[in-house]
Amino acid sequence: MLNRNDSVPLYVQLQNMIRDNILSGRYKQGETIPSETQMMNMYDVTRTTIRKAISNLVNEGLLMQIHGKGTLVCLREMKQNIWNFSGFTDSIRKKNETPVSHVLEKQIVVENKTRFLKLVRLRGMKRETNTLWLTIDTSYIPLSLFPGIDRYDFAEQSLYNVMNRQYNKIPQKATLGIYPIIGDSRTKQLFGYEADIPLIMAKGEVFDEKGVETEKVEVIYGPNVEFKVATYV
Amino acid sequence: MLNRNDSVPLYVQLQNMIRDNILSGRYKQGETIPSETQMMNMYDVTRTTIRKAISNLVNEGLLMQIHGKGTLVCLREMKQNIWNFSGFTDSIRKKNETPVSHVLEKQIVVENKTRFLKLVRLRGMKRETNTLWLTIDTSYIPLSLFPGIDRYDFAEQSLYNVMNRQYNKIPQKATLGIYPIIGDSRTKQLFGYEADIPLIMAKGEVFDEKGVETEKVEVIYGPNVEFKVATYV
DNA sequence: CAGTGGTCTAGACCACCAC
DNA sequence: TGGTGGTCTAGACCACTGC
Repeated sequence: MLNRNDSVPLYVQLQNMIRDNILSGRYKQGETIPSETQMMNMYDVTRTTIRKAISNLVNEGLLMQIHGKGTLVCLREMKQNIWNFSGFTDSIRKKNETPVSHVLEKQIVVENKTRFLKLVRLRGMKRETNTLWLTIDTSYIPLSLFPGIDRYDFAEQSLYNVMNRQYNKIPQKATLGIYPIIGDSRTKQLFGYEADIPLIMAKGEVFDEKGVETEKVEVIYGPNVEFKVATYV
Repeated sequence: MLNRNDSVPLYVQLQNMIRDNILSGRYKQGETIPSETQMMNMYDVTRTTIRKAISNLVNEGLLMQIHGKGTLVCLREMKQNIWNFSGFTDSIRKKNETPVSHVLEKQIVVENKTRFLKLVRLRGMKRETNTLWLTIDTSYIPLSLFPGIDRYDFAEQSLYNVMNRQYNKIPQKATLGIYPIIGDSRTKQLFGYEADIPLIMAKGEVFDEKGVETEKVEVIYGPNVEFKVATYV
């Protein structure tokens, strides 16, 4: 239920509850969720608050509103966005594959008087006989937002799981620059290729639902990755 | 001024006025725009309406709000998503630059028993002394959906303008694969560079608002283009 | 401290959809 | 016709920023 004494705004609490209902399947793909009026009664808040929550979920792409009909669940199937941001681990799991992470580097660095956890991971998925490496991720996580996050072992659990469960921050939006690069010798060695083929690198910032920057990232996508985007004009 | 009898909602009218003020430079990059309270008096609407307009512009990436300080203009340089799809011509015009298109190839081709107009264009913007070339676009447009579209001269008018005005079809969504490539000799010659630097290519399909595929495209982005994406998880 | 944006209430009227 | 979302009003209180 909603907690009015919580510092988390009602519409965010509501938003998370509705999102849970969608992702867990209680609100089913293609069907309508309770109407705004019904939710007003269910949660005892005004329509403005309901609409703010729904509006954010529409922006997230989970819901869709049709005038006169209702609010529909529209779980776009796996538009396999830029995975690092929708959670690498989950996206691999959904393909029924086993995700693997190697932590290459993990240390505290200082930049502009701010302390960050620098985390470099080689990530991929396990195959019968070998591992298919997919990305090299470099993350900078501000310790002020995630105190003590350097204690966790990210070979064992996913970064976003920890952020979500331990710190209650959910990555929501990312702005990225996309650049073509020629891999250097370390990159070639990690991915296991030799020719001078071009790769994709994405570099940018990740924000939570309040617009707070939670992470700076740089991802190099290996030669086995297909990079897909869906845009709405 | 705002027109209450217009069928266009007040917040949309407001939104357009503010956007104009930003793009025309009356509201300057990095500076604050009038506060919400001031705008309430300026336009004689409630704060809710102001906030709805601002909120949309924040989502567009033109504004940014900071609690306690104000609402700032943040014209991200060249955020210009995947321009080909939001309309190359318009996006260049909004920067107060002059768009230029060279038609390199225009012919009717048949594939899978379907007739397409194949259109290859070199696109860029005009500078004082020279032209800065930005992309090489290859489009395949089904003639069944756009009968007679091969008659138009796309050096003079934009493809999306013609689709919109003459055929009443508005491109809405695109699904793209993004690939790194090494430009071939023709590419190098067109963009005017020589080294073996990697470039970005985007390849995919464009759909109208009903989900009908209106175009297949392949865009090669030149070395002067920064490729930015914003994703919501 | 005054001014800003952030959240929320309790209404109102309208346009659209299905029956 | 009743229910849905779309727009808008006129307030309220709070948290953050800068002086």
